[in-house]
Amino acid sequence: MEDRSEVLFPSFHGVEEEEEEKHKSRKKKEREPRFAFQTRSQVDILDDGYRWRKYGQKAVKNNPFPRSYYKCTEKGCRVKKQVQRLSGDEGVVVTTYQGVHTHPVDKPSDNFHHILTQMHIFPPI
DNA sequence: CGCATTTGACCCGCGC
DNA sequence: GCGCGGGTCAAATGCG
Repeated sequence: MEDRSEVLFPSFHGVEEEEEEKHKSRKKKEREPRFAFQTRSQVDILDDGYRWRKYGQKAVKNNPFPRSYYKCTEKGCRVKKQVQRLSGDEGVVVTTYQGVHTHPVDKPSDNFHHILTQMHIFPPI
């Protein structure tokens, strides 16, 4: 983990979706890029340097553990984060980021111990 | 006093 | 058309 900040927050530019552009015409809800990675952690709350406000928690089927929904508390930043454990492996936490950060990190993060897998989920536009 | 967390309700899309 | 699964909101509460 030399440069985790680059790994966790790649330069996702070009997908600037309008917020209140929900007219009935063209451009129907642009899909924000999603980025997911799995980590070995004992806590769901991984401090990546950003501020997250939990706005929901739902139990997913086929998973004994609930999924938590977080949103970035930054102004104008509508980045969402989704955290869930793997069924059968409570030691593995899957974190899914949705959207792009428009603000730099304000706090150095060191909680990313072991990143197992990373995957880019391209928006099915 | 301000803000983050919590929990249930509500809403939406999809499949049957 | 209804039911299920998933996602978000919103009011209340607790804590710093």
